[in-house]
Amino acid sequence: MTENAIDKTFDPAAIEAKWYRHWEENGLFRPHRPDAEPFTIMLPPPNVTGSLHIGHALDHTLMDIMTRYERLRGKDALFLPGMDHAGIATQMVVERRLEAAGDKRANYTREQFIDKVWEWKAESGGMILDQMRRLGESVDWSLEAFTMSPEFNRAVLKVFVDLYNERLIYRDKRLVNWDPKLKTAISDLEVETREVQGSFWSFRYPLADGVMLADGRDHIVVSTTRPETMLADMAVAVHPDDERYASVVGKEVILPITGRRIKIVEDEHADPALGTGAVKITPGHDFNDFEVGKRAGIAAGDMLNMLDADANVCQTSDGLIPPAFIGLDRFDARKAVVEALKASGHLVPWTDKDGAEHDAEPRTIQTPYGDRGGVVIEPWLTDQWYVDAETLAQPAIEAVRSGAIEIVPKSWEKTYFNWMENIQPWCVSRQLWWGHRIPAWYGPCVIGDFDFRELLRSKGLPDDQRPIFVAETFNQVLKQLSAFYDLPEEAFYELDDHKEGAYLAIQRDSDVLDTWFSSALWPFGTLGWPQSEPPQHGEVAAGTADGGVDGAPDPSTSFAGPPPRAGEVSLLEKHYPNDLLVSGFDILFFWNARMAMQGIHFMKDVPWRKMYLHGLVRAADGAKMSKSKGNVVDPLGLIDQYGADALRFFMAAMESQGRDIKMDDKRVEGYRNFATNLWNAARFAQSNGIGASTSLSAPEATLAVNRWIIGEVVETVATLDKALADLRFDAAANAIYHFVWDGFCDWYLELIKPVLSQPPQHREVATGTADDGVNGAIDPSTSFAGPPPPSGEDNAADETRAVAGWVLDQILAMLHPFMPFITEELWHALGERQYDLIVAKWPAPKAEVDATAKAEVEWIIEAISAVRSARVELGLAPSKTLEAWFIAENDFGEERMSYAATSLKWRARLDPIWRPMNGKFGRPGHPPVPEGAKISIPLKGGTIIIPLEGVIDIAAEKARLTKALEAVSKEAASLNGRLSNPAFTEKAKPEAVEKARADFADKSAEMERLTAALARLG
RNA sequence: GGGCGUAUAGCUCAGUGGUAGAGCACUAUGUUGACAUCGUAGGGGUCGCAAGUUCAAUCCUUGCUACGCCCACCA
Repeated sequence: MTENAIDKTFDPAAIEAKWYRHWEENGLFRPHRPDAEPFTIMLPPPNVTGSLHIGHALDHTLMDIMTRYERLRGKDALFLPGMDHAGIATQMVVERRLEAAGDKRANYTREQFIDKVWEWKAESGGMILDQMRRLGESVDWSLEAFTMSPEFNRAVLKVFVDLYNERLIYRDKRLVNWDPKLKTAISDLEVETREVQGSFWSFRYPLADGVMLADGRDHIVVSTTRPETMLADMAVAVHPDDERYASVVGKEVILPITGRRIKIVEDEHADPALGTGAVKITPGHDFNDFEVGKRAGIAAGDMLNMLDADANVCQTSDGLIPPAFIGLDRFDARKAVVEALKASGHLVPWTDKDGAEHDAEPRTIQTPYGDRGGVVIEPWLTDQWYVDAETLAQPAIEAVRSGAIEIVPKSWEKTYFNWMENIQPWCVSRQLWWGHRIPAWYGPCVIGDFDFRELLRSKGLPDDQRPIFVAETFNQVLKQLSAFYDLPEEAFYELDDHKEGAYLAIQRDSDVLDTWFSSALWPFGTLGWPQSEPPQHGEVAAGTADGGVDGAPDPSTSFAGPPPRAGEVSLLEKHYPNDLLVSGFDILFFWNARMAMQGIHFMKDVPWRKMYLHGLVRAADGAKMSKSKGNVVDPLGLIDQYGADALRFFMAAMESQGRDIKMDDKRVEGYRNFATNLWNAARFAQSNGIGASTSLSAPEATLAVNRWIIGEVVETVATLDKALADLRFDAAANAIYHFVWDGFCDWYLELIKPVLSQPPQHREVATGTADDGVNGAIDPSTSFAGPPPPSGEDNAADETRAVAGWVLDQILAMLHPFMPFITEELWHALGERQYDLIVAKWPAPKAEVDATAKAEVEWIIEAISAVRSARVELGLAPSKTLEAWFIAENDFGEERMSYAATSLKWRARLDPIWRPMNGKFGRPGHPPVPEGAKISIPLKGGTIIIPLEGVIDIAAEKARLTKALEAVSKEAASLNGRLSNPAFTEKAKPEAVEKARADFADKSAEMERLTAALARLG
């Protein structure tokens, strides 16, 4: 045996760091298994700014459980880690650091600032990766990826260029969600709607040219929650069927303040039932109005814009805004406009129900806010890059419909379809510095001594428009330029990088891409794509590229990376598609859906076979955790307190599908206790000569208790396999938990103690000493160990040690995915091993459940429980050993009787069981059950009788039996009722009827036993 | 307005068309051979409400109520 004695107390901190280092240093997170079936999970890249929070602890644990499980099952399991550059979030962090130092971004050039971000990343970024080690995540660190790495950047550029050439990315002028604080466009998904208390104002817009409404009024009343936008109003819309305004359609009103004449147009958008039925239209500052404006024939380029990037009022192109308003903040402008209209008599007051007049009606307004900047979003007219998400979404929808991607839980499918089917163009350009710079260049912008307009005219292009050139590198752009303008490449230079002798400045787009645009490539960008792109692909970009106005793209858009070595399958080929994606549902649209779109488009296959969505981890009171609420639970604190294994087990046990998890420290503590219990069980095993098993398959066993526990292992493995296949982490955790605690610790170890207490080879002596009861001689064959083994040699204890050691090994393996640290520690403590548990083998018992042994042991468990229960209810001292008789109804067999005898003696303090000499199984020399008061404990197949000459309260025993009888009678009556109902016996499934009959027979027998017991009391 | 989810023991949650389960909490009890971070026994639920389907409903259907989330929209 090992000299590595297990410490008396289990201290998680003492073993965790040690084993993590051991695994990592020995490359055990991804052992070389070139021929093994792959299993792949990508870690959703956490923000480089981030630290490990409780939500990470959840989904990282789930992923690591699956990875460790599949590794144990022999697969080439890859769990790939990495980080996301998190454009906006990271830039904000770095800017905040500058500000804290009295500095600001504007003091630096773009390049300098980006260098600062990289510096910051090197210094404090990646903290989360070390925290992941604390949780025990078995990721392949050698493949750690970063969405801003040069390799990843190449993937991003290629995707952009290819999509552009396929016309799936385009530049467009339209309204975007503009964040005036961050001064960048954001996508629809990054806008969150908040309810805000606001006001609803009404204004008179005078009709021009003396036109009147049907009712004789000379003005139209419009209402708005955003009065300031009236400075850029371009129309008033009324419903085509609205007769109130039919006479003025096509006429004009004169806007107060600016005096702009604007048209009254017909549009379905105007709802006659709302307000006055007339709507002011500001196409440059409202999404609905934009559409109305376009329908009214106003081109995007002609729409008036009255706000600058900071959302301060600026002059419109027609110059009609009075100087007093220019430069006002949008909210100040709102007040100023209301004041001005009120002063000029154009404000229509609102009358409340008490008849009092107010400037405006108070209203709750759904207001869009930027999820990062936290300020009100401004719809703003700009040029941005858009992805044709609708086209990309179609195959991604189909993939889920066809089952190529399975969404778990299934209930999320509808949400996925609903979003995908209504998907809008995705704005991917961001006016930031930190991110993947868009690989687009605009035609010559500096004339110098050369009139580039001549060139444009010669190409038949409008000379006020700069053509766009898109390619992965500037060198490729140079080729495009040269061909397009029919000039040597030397004629051009990039604006930021003046070149001697060149005279045409080409400017690169200054925007970067949405972070999610790059993280959408995670399932393949991390595996070496595009360098190791599968050969059948790569034709698409060049094949469909047709240049157009933007110039011919370079056909060789893919980089020539090193091909995989001969005979070796590339990482990409082996690990794409990934097997499983695990993420919170909160990023289903942001990330998962876009991975599906990009993965299918570029790899011609789904990014993963299964998408598992889990819920949120909430605070104990059910509230969402947030820094502002101060109710954030730090997973590292929980690890410090209870150990990583306990936290992991908690996460698994709480993860049932489709529900959020509420934090519960007591439960984490409970799993720490569970680990302690296992620790102590192993310690017990060790001190009893139980150690490492030598075989993967179950040892040969003859004793019922051993055959039973082997069967329990078989069942537990099956339950675990099923649960993990279904991604039911709670079911898996509960199965192993109950097997270890109830099955193994509470029953098996207790039941084998009598066997282990007998020194091997000295059975006769042992039997003699065990027989210390008042009754003297006990038949040797009644000992627990059962019949003599075939060889006649006593090996009951040896067999039991072998089985116990084997079961313990199976437990360690089954529990390892959930509790990697303690299991690895015990694995080594229990014996010399050829390999570490992390790369050991998942249980393969090669055994079956022995129904006979199972029934036997379960009967004993039931008997022990019944005796204990009776003893407690009757207030008998637990330590007092009682003598008892067992009246059997059937032939139990010698073996089984002796089995039960020892077990009851050890576990229920019942010593020993005598059988009545008048019964079928009686034996000469055994005295009859004494007269007088007795406790009767009915069991299936017989009754245990404990004589207690005046020791117990007969009334109490009577009450106990009566209560039991009542309970059984009730059940029997219910069964009988069902059985006597012809409808049941005729229509119910035969199995159900069969079972009801059997149950009824059981209950009836039990009733008889109880009745007899009561009679015995007199 | 559309969609989704949840309602089961004091708490947090599993679960099944055929007599309702776990963990914690609670009560009683125990220093016996790994473990008091433990053992043993126990109390506690008309499974949100109503109707329907069925021989049988906590489970299936419909409606209702309450709570939560997502999407869209409210000039």
